[in-house]
Amino acid sequence: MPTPLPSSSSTDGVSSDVRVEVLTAVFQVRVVDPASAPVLCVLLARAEASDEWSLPGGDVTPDETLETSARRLVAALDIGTIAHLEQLAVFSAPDRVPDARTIASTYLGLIPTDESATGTATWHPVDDLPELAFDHRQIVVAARHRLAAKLSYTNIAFALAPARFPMSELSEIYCAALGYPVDTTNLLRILSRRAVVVATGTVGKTGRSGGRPPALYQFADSRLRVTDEFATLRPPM
Amino acid sequence: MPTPLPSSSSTDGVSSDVRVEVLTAVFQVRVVDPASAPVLCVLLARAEASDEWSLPGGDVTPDETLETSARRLVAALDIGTIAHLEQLAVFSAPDRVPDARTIASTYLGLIPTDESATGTATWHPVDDLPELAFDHRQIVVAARHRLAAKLSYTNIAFALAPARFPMSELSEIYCAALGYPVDTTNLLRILSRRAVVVATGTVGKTGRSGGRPPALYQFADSRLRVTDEFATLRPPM
DNA sequence: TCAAAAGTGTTCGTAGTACACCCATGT
DNA sequence: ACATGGGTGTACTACGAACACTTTTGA
Repeated sequence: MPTPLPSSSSTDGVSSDVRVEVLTAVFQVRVVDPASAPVLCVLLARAEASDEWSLPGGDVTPDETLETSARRLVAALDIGTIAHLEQLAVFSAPDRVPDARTIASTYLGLIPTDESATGTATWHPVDDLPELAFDHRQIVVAARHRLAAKLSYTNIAFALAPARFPMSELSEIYCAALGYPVDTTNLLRILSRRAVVVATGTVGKTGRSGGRPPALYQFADSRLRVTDEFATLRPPM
Repeated sequence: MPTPLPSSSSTDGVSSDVRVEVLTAVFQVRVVDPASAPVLCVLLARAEASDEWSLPGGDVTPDETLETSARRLVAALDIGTIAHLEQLAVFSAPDRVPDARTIASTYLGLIPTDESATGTATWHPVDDLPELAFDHRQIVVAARHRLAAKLSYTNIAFALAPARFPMSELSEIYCAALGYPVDTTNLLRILSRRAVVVATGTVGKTGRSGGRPPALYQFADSRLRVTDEFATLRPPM
């Protein structure tokens, strides 16, 4: 067996004729039916000359990071500011795209509810997706899981919520993203203890059918922070 | 602005002349100094004609997944069976490798303590690393963090521990991987409650200087399982 | 004054930490 | 028997879930 070389040999026999694409699952909590609660939606574009939907994405340019590339490609769709973007996973099955060997580096992107620009692409409720191209459905599923998981131990919801909000609204956002009801009361306690949200001191307008006007809150940070690092096995003292 | 195309356009202007490499941070808990506790080590290879160390890795072949590639490249080093391998992250800074644009898809690999084959590469304690090539140190750091995090909410330690072990030994493994002491008593309780480890019914030999012979345990699964899914915001009922 | 929505407080269960104490073995 | 390590039991604490009750508004 020849000496197993580390990676630094820059030009060995197997030159990479692979294509690297960037795909982003962009989520936003949106009011689809005004009569019912808002739902988690994902941004989809229609592939050219095809009736299938696919995730927004494209190729990397030589001078940019994959993340920069993802931002650029989503920004081109004119759907507002991405408040949070993170790597999801790489999908590399040899036959995932029939034409040519294509490796997809995927991202999870989040857009706050108060960003309302709707550009080229359209929003689809994640629980009612159309046929998706290639393995894109699988990518959306992975992104949902990642989002749900991080909601419980990070402040990631800052990227879904508007700048200021009553707790009931935040509760609806959590509910939409998690897929099950969330107790508003306890949510406030948990997020307060962790200093994830803080009161602004202002109050909002009372709703359509009366009721006490809600206190408005805001997220303490606008960058991802792990708020519950050690579920167990904490370091001593 | 031209129509923002989704990814499926297989041959547009920006063809990818990027190289895709796979790099794996392989960890094993090893006894370096027989007089003291075992430590977490990472597998490093010496780059050809260089005095720098680098992570094992290489190029993808057209017919394999990135993960398959990672397994193949590590297997070539003859250091035993990888009990767990997972995606870590993609490193894509344009200048991370000076020569040519190289995107690194990185993996975290774990090898149990009872695998003792030492092939071409050598083990280095993670707290005492030599100079590493390119951004490889950063990759090792990311891998350590991932391992430490997953130790607290998954059964990932199955891939570090031998087939059967006394709890004191498992405790040392956790300690080495986490970097701080772990109470053996409580570790057993936690892992038992979560059904991560189970008693084998057998007992081991007593140590060098007397003492009660320890009960031997084993991991219930040999695949990654999330054991503490909802730290908080559990679904109702 | 009544309904609706927001906010407060209380109880309960459970999981994890710390630590004292008991058990089994070799010398 | 005694030192050495392994194992069991027992507070104590903290966090989160569930839910009742109070407060503030509009109609």
